[in-house]
Amino acid sequence: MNVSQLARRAGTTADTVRHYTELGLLRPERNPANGYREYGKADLARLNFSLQARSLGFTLQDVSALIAESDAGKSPCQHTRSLIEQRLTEVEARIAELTRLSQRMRSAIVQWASRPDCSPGNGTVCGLIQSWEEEGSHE
Amino acid sequence: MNVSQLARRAGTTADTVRHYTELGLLRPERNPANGYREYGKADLARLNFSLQARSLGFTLQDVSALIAESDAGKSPCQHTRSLIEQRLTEVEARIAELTRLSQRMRSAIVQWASRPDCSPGNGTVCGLIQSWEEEGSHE
DNA sequence: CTTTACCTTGGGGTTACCCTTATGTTTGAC
DNA sequence: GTCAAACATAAGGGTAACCCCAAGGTAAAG
Repeated sequence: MNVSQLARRAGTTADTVRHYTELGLLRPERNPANGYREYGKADLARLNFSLQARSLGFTLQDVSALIAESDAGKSPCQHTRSLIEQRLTEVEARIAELTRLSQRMRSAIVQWASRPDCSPGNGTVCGLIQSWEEEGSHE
Repeated sequence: MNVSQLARRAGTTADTVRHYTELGLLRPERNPANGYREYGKADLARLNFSLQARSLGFTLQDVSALIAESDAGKSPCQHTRSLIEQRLTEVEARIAELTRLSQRMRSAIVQWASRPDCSPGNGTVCGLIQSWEEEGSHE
């Protein structure tokens, strides 16, 4: 299998296959005739695993570590269980951060609705942005 | 003012000042004696503006466009109003995506709690991840 | 004059890919 | 058989918004 064939079988792109190969998640041989990468069925299994793990929030570094453990003959499941807890905590933190941001943005939009556009060239860039202040920020 | 002095006055890091300078948001002169960047008070104003805009969800590209408009003598406020709507839509989409991800992750954690660790070396990498299936995914 | 502390610069790294350029290969018409 | 169209490949650069590092410059104290 070459890059595109493997990608199609796994439902992903050739670029993703090449990227995962760079990271060492896939280990093709090289066709001596043309230098093309040649993948085997173990690569297809690892690719499917990697895509599934990605869709569950694991990073490619996580995937790499899990594959290494599996290659070393150890069961990666305990590591899998602890990693997903970590990643979930991070995702929740990110959601909270973005939620606060979206609230600030909506608050700014409301504040700005009753303000006129600024006139340019008086030492400021945009009067709207520069006049914005967080609700409840002043004491 | 050199890099660190400007950064301190604006409450940010020297690296951020250098980064914004690379992008053209700040325009220091160079001290001929030592090659150091020398910033003026217009740079401080632009830096404060940029940081405020960032905290409201604008990208640095947005900031750059708004500064350019202001420099050209136009009021950037109309553009500001439309840009923040766009960015808010994107932030909300990202929140929705991460929320779906976190639900998948929690669902996997629950599913896995009642499964044993897999044994290694039977053609799979991690039995937990590979056995996971979306709730309601089969028809 | 030297130690110490702080400052500067440019360049590389981060995440998970996507895109481009220049080349290579296969397929079909003729 | 050959010529072109259509498709594939490789390597390297780009993305966002910084952070980190090594190597070296500089200012103040002793």
